[in-house]
Amino acid sequence: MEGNKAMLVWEQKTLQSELSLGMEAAKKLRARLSEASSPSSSSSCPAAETNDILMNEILSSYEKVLVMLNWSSSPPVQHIPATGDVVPVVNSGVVPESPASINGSPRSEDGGGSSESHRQDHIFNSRKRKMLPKWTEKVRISPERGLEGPQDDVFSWRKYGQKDILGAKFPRSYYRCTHRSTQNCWATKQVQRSDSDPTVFELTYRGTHTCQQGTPPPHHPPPASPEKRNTRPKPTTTAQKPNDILESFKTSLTVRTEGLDDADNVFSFPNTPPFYDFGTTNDEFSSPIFDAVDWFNPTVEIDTTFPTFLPESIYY
DNA sequence: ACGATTTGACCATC
DNA sequence: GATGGTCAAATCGT
Repeated sequence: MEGNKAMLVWEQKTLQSELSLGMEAAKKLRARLSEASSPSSSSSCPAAETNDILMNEILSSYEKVLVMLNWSSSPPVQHIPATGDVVPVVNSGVVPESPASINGSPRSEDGGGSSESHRQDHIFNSRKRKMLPKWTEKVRISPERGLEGPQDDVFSWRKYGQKDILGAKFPRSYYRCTHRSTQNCWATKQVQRSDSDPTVFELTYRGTHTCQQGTPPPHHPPPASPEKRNTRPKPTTTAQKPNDILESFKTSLTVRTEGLDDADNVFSFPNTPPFYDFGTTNDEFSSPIFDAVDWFNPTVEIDTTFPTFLPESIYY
């Protein structure tokens, strides 16, 4: 393990220095371009504008990759690409090939195709995936404050597995981006409830979103109505267990969001409110984890500022 | 019918 | 061989 770690650190350093060089070169190029275009040009020179746009995109990409490289060694908060930027591929600095190029073409995992080739894809991808940037967040459930911790996950996640982990009281849940097949987005997420403190959930992200929802519009229009807010990235699980509490979540989320009208906070609340089954019967027979993990579905993360609606019973 | 979740099985890694 | 991560068929919910 240590060897791998050292190797990763080395790779990261190398990548960082290479990217820094590239970024410097791009900056110089931008300076030269602006020099070349400014004397004779009027403000409406389309070529110069295009150059500038391109340069900004290049620089922006470099910056993002560098930021992502830092993620893999330290636990940052989930970072949404800078507003206004178009980021078609964000993993190029970490993975030898971007997710998009791993497969060559987007392919529905559930689609046909020989299982053999599929297996090969799987093996290939799993190797590459291990090199994706990875970081962890911890989130605490607090009876007074709802959820605490970094919570700006606005993405739609789809659960693809759950596993009992050795030495852990609670199973680990595995999620991937809902848009994996449609947009070739390879972001994944693991949710592990803490052993020592059941009110704490450890969220491990791997890879960054390359899907559209990863590049939310700089300003999205205020919701027409609270209920309509649900329409953006299609929530994966919202429809699973609608109930009154869920609805009250939606409403409160909206109210909250309206108060945070800047681009950074607008997405603080996922469209998918938490669902939990305490309303159902036989809860007393549920395992200690009962639906806590489900309840803490990543599609569902709540902002720290979220008012408390969570009844005591779901905390344990 | 369609999409999401569940869960046993498979595979890679250690 | 044990473990973690993922797949995919079955199932569920809308």
